[in-house]
Amino acid sequence: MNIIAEQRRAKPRKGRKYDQVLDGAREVFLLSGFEGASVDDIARAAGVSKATLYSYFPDKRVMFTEMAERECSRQASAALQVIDMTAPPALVLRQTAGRLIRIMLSDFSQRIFRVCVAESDRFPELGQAFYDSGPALGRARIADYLRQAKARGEVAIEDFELAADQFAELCKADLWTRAVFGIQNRFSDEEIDRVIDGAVTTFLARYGLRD
Amino acid sequence: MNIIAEQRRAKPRKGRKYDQVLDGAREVFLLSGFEGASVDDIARAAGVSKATLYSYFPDKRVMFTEMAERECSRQASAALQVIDMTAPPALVLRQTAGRLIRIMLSDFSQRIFRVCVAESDRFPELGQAFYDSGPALGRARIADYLRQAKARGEVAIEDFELAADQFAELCKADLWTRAVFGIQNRFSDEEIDRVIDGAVTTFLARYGLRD
DNA sequence: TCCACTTTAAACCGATTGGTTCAGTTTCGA
DNA sequence: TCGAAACTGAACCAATCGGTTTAAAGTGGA
Repeated sequence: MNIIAEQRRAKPRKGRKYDQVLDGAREVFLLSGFEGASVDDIARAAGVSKATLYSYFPDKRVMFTEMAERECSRQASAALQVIDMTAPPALVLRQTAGRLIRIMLSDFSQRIFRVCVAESDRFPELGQAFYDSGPALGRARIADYLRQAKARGEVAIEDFELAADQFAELCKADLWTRAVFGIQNRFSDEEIDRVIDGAVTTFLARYGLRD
Repeated sequence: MNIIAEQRRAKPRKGRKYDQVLDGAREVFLLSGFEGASVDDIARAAGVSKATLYSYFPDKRVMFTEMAERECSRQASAALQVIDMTAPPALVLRQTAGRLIRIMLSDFSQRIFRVCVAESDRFPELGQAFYDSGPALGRARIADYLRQAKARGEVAIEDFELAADQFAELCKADLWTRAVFGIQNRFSDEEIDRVIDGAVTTFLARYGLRD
């Protein structure tokens, strides 16, 4: 009974091809942007007729926003990897830097970033959604850890939000810029390790305890 | 004679309204992106007939690239503000951070960044052009200063390029992200000073000499 | 098996697009 | 002042766009 009710509530969202359509929309929108994507292309990519597509969505705009919001919340839950709140900073920071960089440089993140940035004045809510589900969420998580680390006397920080932002920025150092402009999209472990080492060392030079 | 010859060489680029057209193109392209901009809009914004416009440019694409390249080199020469190579790091870094942040947050930089990012796979050369005239140029200049500062024994740095990138990233800390997503576009002096202080302090904690 | 519902392909719509053409006006150097 | 070159405005083109319609073909639960 619960199960049945749940299923009924889970996809009363009209027909069965709803997700299928959104998948096609994601493919085309992330590849070509909002204006660049044609509805016919989306229908083709989704393996669905245009009529079906328009039975789910009133127009192209809400199709786009719905897809973007889904991808943002996906991104959020993908970044939901837990930080070991009890481990020492040197270890946690290194681990977090690696994850952060891998996410930042991923094809998916790059594409959704581009679309959000490009379309953020045509769709004002979009920039906010991406910011909340990406940078803001990451910062909150890192700041949380830093607070606990300070409580244990492992770091000396006053402005936790700033510190968290600084760490995230340090992780980008050139890698992200090169990727986002399409200058480079494959990075060796050495290149990445160089940035991770630099980020962790610099961060701890400022906030770590003198030994 | 020299003058005449120079003028003839300076704008043999067909008619007199060349720059006028590029100005209009910039206005519309930076506002609406490549696909979003219509050639009629550009002609209207430039105060020029569509026929004239197409006498200068074979099509919309080269119009876009030509405009983008001009704006990139403009950006480069705008950032050409000199660093006082002899001043102490604490002062130079603070000054540079202020300039960097002001440039990064300017409406113009934001717009051209958005366009370059959005269009960087439709126009592969574009990402490179922006990167060269912006981030790469800034890094080179900062790295140059850091090298001289090290020669004077004022800093302890091994990887100058990484250090320069780190400094630039530290200056972004949240401000830039919020701006680029349209979440905030006006920043108080206090908000900016907080980031500048943080960037300089963190950078010098790592690379400054222990006193 | 039947029936209500969903999906389909394709034709179709008006609007807009990038781009062309052309007859007429403006501009400007010599 | 004259004439070539630059510029104009508007009409025009084929193509594509977002979106609608329709008649027929699946689909699945009772």
